[in-house]
Amino acid sequence: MKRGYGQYCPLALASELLGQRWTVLVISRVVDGCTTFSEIRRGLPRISPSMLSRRLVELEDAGIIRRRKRTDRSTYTYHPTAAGKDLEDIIEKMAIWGQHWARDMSMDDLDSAFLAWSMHLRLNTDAMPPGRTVLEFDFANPPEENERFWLVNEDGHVDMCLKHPGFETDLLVESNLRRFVETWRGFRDLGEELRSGQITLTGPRQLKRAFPAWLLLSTFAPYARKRPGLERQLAGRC
Amino acid sequence: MKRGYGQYCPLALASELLGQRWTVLVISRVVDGCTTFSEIRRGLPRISPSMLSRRLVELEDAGIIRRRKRTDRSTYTYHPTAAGKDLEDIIEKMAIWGQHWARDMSMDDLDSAFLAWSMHLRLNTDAMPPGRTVLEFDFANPPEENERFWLVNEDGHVDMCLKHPGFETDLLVESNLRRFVETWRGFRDLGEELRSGQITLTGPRQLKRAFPAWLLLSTFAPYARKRPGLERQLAGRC
DNA sequence: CGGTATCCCCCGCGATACTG
DNA sequence: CAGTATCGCGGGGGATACCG
Repeated sequence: MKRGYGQYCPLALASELLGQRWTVLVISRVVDGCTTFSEIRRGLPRISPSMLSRRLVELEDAGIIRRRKRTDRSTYTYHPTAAGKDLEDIIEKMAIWGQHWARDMSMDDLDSAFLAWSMHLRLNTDAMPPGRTVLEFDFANPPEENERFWLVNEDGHVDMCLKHPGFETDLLVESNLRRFVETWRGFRDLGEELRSGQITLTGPRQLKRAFPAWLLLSTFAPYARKRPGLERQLAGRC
Repeated sequence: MKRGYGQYCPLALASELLGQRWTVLVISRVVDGCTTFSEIRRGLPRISPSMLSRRLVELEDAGIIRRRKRTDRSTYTYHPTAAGKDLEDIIEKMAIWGQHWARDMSMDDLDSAFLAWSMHLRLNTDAMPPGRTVLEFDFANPPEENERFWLVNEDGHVDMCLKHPGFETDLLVESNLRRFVETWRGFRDLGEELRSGQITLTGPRQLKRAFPAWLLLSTFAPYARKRPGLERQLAGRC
């Protein structure tokens, strides 16, 4: 009775599981193809290892994921079961709902590690030069200090680095963090931001020119905001 | 940072709200047409009034419901906003997922007050005699004592009574509570249960004969269980 | 009856340390 | 690095009383 609702109602039984903190986010990562502990963790920068561990156990018990022993080490990979895959559609719809209607972002939601993770999955490497390209991002987030990270494309494989990758930067991107996230989420127009100097690029002219085509933006950027408020106005303008 | 996830990710922003205890259940009731505090509460027998009150405030702040002052008294009615209605589909899918995959029912989930509430909404009054019909349900739920309630159909309007309604019972239904709930949820076949005497009827022959047509069963009964386990086997048999 | 305020307990969660 | 155990705290949530 602690966690449950004292109802046999299928919605209550589902909520009992999906309502736990972090649970849907963990499922989302696994369903989206993260298979290792670290991979999942990278997609959820603020989860603690103990929390992730607990949730993975619960989700396995609930039949939503399956853990497979790796052959090499004494470690696992995680995979969605049929029950887990059946949640994919629900989770996507929840995210779309969030894009449409959820509260505006607070300062604390502007996590650059998460932005780095998002972007490294949504870089249009086909449009990028062959070989290695190193993008450096430098975001002002007052009153905090600046946040930097690097995305390294190497022939179609993108690595994210929160520390200097040891390669020379090819293109430097600078912006206010909030402003950039608003752009990433589809609330502002990238071209407009570049033209007005809210986002600045430093590097060879041809990379600067090509850059807008590299950013695929958030998966949910196409869904226009419906909630009244600042971001609504922005969405209206674009 | 307390409730949030420190991510601007729309799924995280949505989860922050929908992941709170009781929240989706409250939304579900409002979206399904409960408009008053008591009505919502009747559909969530174990919620405390303070919890319901808090959630209603939160949901209003989040723009998911709107409260309207009633003209007569100093009290409100609750209605879903556009944002709330946009959750209807998600919630229904969650419930279907629950029917397919959620854990088996425990003793504690067998709340007869909730069963009464479910049934009073799903009685096929068109198939019932005109005028008043009083159904009495008497459920054994060992080792607890028996649970009784009454459903009173009065020309198409069904009232649920957890105490004796003051009318004579027209048809008495007796069963083991778990068994009946399994039937209600679609895991067992009603005709089979009646034939085998697991559910017994007492009353005029013609009411007994008509009874199976009165029960519309749970909205989710048509969705066959996919989860391995007891109920899966039952579902397979039907 | 409809709804809120208060209180307090308990356990969910996060930090941290630890182990293979 | 991959994952688990421990521990202490904070606040979410339930009971209850209360007010209109």
